Amino acid sequence: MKILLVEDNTDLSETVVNYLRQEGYICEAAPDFETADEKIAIYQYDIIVLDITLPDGSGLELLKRLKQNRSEAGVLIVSAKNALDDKLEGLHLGADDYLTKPFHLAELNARVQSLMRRKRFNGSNEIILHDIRVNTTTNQVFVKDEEATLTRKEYELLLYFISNRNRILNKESIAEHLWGDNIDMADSFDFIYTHIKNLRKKVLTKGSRNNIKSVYGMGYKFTSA
Amino acid sequence: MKILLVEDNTDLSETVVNYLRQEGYICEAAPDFETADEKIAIYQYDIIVLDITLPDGSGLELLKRLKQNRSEAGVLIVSAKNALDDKLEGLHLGADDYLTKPFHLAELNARVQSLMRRKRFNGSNEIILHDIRVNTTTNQVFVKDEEATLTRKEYELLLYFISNRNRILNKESIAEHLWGDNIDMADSFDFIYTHIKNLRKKVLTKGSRNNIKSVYGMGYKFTSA
DNA sequence: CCTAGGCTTCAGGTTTCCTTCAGATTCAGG
DNA sequence: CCTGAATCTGAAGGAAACCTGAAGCCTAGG
Repeated sequence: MKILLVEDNTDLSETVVNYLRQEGYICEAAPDFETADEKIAIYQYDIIVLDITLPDGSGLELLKRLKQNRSEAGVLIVSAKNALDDKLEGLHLGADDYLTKPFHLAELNARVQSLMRRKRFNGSNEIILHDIRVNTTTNQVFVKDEEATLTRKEYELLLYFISNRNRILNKESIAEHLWGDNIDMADSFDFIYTHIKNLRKKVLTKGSRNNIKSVYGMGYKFTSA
Repeated sequence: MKILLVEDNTDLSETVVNYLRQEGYICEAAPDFETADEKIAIYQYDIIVLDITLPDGSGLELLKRLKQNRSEAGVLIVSAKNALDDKLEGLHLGADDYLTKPFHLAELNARVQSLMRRKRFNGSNEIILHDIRVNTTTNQVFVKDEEATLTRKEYELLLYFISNRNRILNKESIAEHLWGDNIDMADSFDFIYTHIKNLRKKVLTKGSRNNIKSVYGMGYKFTSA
């Protein structure tokens, strides 16, 4: 689950990013409008937390653009307490939820979670693919009704595969999605081999209709048929 | 046992909060409708003590919303002596008990206790999970029919685990539930290690079906099977 | 003022996970 | 069939999370 936080106050930004990472999300921050724009153009986020009182131009502009480009990301806008107009306009422009400053981190988390559910998996918190069942609230994974204990990276990887099933994912995009922007694209991504291996061992059973195929020179493809 | 007091008179509010904390509850206050709403959205309370004569909109609105959202919290409404209409409407809307102002703190305590019994554990004041038995009236805990003397934090922790069994609770949410909103999220929560350790030592016996598992990087999970 | 108990901090040791790496295996193209 | 590149695998090092006992601090009750 990948989140972009757009916030100019660096102190606050750092706190929130740390908190969200602690909660198991992959989280990045953009201090201004321009940076946010660039990042969104390049990367794929599940949720964008957007402070609409940015210094370099209204955040509402960014929101409008997002919706015009039919971005699939959920948008949670944040603003000062009494900016009711912003709230109304934001929701009208297609924001998915609204939060007033100051807010508790736990509240942010609650909203992010509910947004995840609504956006990503049609409101359900359970994904069932034949003999694999994932509960996205408790982070539990069951294989043939037996619980599989995945590590954090394995769990993120599985979720990334599931939401991109039948699509070929190359190592670069996997690395980018699981490790965010603190990864050097010049690196080799050999460690992905290991994660794939471990994930396969844990969630793929003999004779299952689910599979993680390797496509030589291209990447991996999760299929469920 | 966590209580939210919704009351605009700050003097009264402070008195009651102090009293309830004295009695061993984890208690927070909300001075108005909006704050209460936010807190309820974030945190999980066992009981909400609700003054229905709030300045910013009727408390009955809040009550109605609570019941619509199938909140599990018990609701104890408070209002001026002769507002009989409020009483009737309140109970009709699903409040669990009613108290007239002014009231004695001891009376409030009695109602809260009886509400605890009725709401939280299906009317029983005893929770039995194999070899662990908790009496929520006397705050006694028995392990294999021998009384275990828990400290306040340990007791609250156990109750929090019991009412969220099979769910992963991370350190942040535990801290928030046990220490309320006067905790800094930037802190490390190392002291939780100690409380977990002590609780395990006191309530988990060898070969018991109850367990407090640690989930690396995620939190803790109480299981009873 | 003194004491006891509970809460928190701290240092060290242990466990778990992530990453690296070397050797083995598979693959595509010639 | 040969060759180099990509992928797989198990093992091992290092980092982060977790556990533990002991020591300090703080508060309530005497």
